Amino acid sequence: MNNDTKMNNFITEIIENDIANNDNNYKISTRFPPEPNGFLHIGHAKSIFLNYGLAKQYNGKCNLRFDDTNPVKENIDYINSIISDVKWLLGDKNIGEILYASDYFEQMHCYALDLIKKGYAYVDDQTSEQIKKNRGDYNIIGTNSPFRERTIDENLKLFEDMRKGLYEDGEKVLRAKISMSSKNLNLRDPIMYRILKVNHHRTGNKWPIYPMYDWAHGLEDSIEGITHSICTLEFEDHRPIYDWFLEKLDIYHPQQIEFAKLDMTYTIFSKRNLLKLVEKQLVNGWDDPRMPTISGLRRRGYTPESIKNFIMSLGFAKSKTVSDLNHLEHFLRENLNLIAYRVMAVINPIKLIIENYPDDKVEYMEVENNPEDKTFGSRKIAFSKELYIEREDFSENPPKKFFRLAVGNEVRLRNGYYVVCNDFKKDSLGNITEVRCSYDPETKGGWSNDGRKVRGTIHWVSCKHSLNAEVRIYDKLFDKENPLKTLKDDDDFTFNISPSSINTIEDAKVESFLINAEINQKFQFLRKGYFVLDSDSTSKKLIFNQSVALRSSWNK
RNA sequence: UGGGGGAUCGUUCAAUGGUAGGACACAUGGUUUUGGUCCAUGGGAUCGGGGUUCGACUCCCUGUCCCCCAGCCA
Repeated sequence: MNNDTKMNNFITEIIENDIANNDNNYKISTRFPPEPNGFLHIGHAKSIFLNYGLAKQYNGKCNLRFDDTNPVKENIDYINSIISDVKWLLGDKNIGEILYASDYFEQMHCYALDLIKKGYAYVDDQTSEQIKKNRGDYNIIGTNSPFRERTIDENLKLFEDMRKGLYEDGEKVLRAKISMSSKNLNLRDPIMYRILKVNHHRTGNKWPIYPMYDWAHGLEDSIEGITHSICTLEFEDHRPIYDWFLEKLDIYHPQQIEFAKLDMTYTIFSKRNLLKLVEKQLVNGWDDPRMPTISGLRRRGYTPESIKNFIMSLGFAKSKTVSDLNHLEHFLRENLNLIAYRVMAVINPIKLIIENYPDDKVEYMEVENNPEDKTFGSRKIAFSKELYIEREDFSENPPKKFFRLAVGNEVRLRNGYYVVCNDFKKDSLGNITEVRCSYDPETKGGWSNDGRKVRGTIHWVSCKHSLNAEVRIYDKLFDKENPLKTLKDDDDFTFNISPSSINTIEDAKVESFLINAEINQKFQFLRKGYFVLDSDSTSKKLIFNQSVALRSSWNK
């Protein structure tokens, strides 16, 4: 990864303070704690680069910890995808220890026993409806559960019976005894354990009870010796619980710090909704190149560097923000500009015939692979009488400042020759089928020393020497800046999917050099955009995804 | 009508009582064998009202707006 610029934000301020107020052995420790219930998206990348970045900046460590406390929604496939995504973003060696909350279930259970013994937790027999009702709301304080004053011995016995599997789902819960009249609803005797007789992807059938997030998270942090437990803003209301458990247990107490998560225009981030897109097959899986998932972005042609640079440019703060999609695309272009081979590809071809070029002649023109970096070297490309050019590079009635081909206009065929357009042909429907030109033999390579001014330069491929390719052009998945806004019910957002979010062109023509392209290799199709060879490609069929179009100051 | 947070160029992040600055976006010009890249220039903001101060984005008072919270999800 490229040079790391130092972060400077409200969190680094806290950390630097802590370092200053501790002894020389003090090392910070952070963690990235995903729940394995879906694929990672670019919002998670913000958390990843923050937590791992902080650890690196202050010489501490960062763990990847799976918060796998709800087996109903979690599975091993998600774990594997998350590990591979984090590795891709950070590099294999930089992901730290891989840990699982489920490894601490025994320890957590001991802590629960301890809390019961201290009189701070009780087993509640109320139904979930009763618990909900008795919790009250913003304006009405809660009422105590009739089971709140059970004796410690009774609670111990009941809780052990819960653990033994003597009760069915929903029959009992273990709750913390905090206060049913707290203004913070989270503190109204939060549930610590619920009965869930389901198989866990790591602990199997060992546990019929599973800890709730609020109970588990602080314990996980404490057990791992996390110094700074960074989470998103919606957990601010939960910090008092986090602190309460750790204080009552009297164990190592990390500090929770909240920051604003990433939000972006024209897309959605909630895993629930992303899952819906996948399940309804509105996209082609979690790694559909239109998805904001890490795997989707990877397939789209994004690089880890571009994502990191984007995230870092945003910074970290507490104010809720929505980032602009083209901010992300800027960093992709910036990175790809440096690393992508320039090649010629005609996405929407029409024939160009050079009338005065010998019928069977073929010349091999020298072409630079990347003008930004001479070490990329050069290659040869075949030039002949019949070429394909981009349909939009010819105009029957050229608008003002149209520098491309039109009858009487001279343009440069890049790395080829100067050509003047003589004529064109149309079919019965009025579509242009063929453009006819003459070339100037003195302009080989696309240059003449006579000072002639040629404003337009267009790309081309030789008909005989080009390859067919499928090209997938993507646009925003949704055509609304905020696809979830002003919806009446939860399902409606899928109606906002943009019909033009994918446009597949079956018969693009690309230069033969691309026969050796590798899956995931990045290219710039000259004058068009950045493209990546898709994993659907076979030796018989090349398939390219457009990662992002080139910027253009030419607006028709 | 409770509790918890947040308001700075169009967007995002700085400035921690001392010239409101950067990046993206936008506009204009230059370079260019990509209408790309690169370079230069420009417009553009402290939520409102009071107060403290030589001096306020920053401190105080007051008002307004936005976000989150009533899962046996995380």
